[in-house]
Amino acid sequence: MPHPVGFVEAVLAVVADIPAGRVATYGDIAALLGSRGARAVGQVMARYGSDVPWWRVVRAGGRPPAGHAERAREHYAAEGTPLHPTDDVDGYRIDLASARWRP
DNA sequence: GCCGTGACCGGCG
DNA sequence: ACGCCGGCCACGG
Repeated sequence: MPHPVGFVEAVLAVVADIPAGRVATYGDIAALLGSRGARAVGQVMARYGSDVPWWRVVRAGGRPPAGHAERAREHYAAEGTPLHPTDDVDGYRIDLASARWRP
């Protein structure tokens, strides 16, 4: 069974439910909606995600949303989201093992 | 209704 | 621990 209501609405609703200091992956969101379209979730976030806690949606590898590492980092610091320093361009990676949220 | 486009994912070399 | 490649899937033109 696909999404009962609008996909966009559903995605934003889930993101709004993620508690501060915790995160969910694009794939997690999709799965919660009975979809495998992680990219589709990315599309939604890119277009309509500005009004929700978008930084709480990360990639499966624990890396922040592409192109938003800087701004996301500030939120993580404020919320005490467990990070892990790296040498890549992002400079850090979210510790999914302890921060991943599951309803 | 087909086609290109991603704030993606997992497997494989 | 890479990077590449193919598969996904909803959206807008």
